Amino acid sequence: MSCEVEIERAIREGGRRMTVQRAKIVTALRHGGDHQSAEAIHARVLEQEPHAGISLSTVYRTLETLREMSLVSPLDSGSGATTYEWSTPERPHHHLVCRECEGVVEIELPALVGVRGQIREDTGFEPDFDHLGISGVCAGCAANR
Amino acid sequence: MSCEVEIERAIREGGRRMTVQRAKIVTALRHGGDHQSAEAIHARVLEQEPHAGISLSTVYRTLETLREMSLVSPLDSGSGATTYEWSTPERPHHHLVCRECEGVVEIELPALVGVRGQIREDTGFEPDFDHLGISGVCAGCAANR
DNA sequence: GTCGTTGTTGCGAACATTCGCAGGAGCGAA
DNA sequence: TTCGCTCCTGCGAATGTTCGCAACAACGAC
Repeated sequence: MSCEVEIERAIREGGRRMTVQRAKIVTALRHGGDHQSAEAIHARVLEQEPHAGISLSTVYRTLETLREMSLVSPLDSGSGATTYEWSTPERPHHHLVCRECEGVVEIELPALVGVRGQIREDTGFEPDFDHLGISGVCAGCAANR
Repeated sequence: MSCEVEIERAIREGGRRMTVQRAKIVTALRHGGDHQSAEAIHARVLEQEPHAGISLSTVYRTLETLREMSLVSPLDSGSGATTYEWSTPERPHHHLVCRECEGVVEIELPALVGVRGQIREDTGFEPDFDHLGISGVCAGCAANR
């Protein structure tokens, strides 16, 4: 669990506090696989520790905090709940979310570097291009029309 | 209002029905400027016709219908409500949404054509790149740190 | 260890949006 | 014009998420 120690340090260095709740949420996230909803993370925490009494609000707030520190990236899956996954800066990738079947495909998009450059040059804006969620229609659904 | 007639035709040709509610919502949208929330559109309809009795659900459903036909494009402004604007296929543009100050800047991104090409080639996925909402941090907010 | 500051939590309410259902209205066919 | 099939609407409830507030707890200073 050395990674958990690193996360703890990152949290402290950001002027934030390490709490039992945050530790449990981080553990649940890291052991629960990618693309979990806040609800699922909450359930996972309670499952492992039924008397913990962590509120759903705290899960949302912790996820928001981790996002601010670029430790997790949210993905609006189009239907209902937002899902979360650990950021992998060493392997940047993006998500193609089909608006018909709601399937998700991962893709690497090196061409985005040029787009980022243009945005920076034109406006000074720094886009979040680490994990972009791109909606559209997948090949399968397009064929079914 | 010839445009309203065109919209009516587009709705009919899509196998959909033209209703008084839809007509009023379309009018409110076209005369209310860009980046209006569903709530604002609803208020505008009621304001012009207090006894109309159009429900908020209908506004949401109509906006979704118009989006399916690519007549309006939604923009998640980051804070609270989604806003809507008329699609302008002849002038494709995108939105940079600052996650700190929630300001919105419009930008044209011809470089996205290459990205779209890569996505199509790799996966057959057809991305919605007409009006992309890109979140990040604007120059002003970045300077304030 | 104790204290004080201040970030965090849990709770419940608020908010934006979607959904299910029963009644109503649009539009093509006769 | 009338009929009938569907699509559409209004309502209220449900959903996912955020917010306000008072109590609590983390952590640096002493």
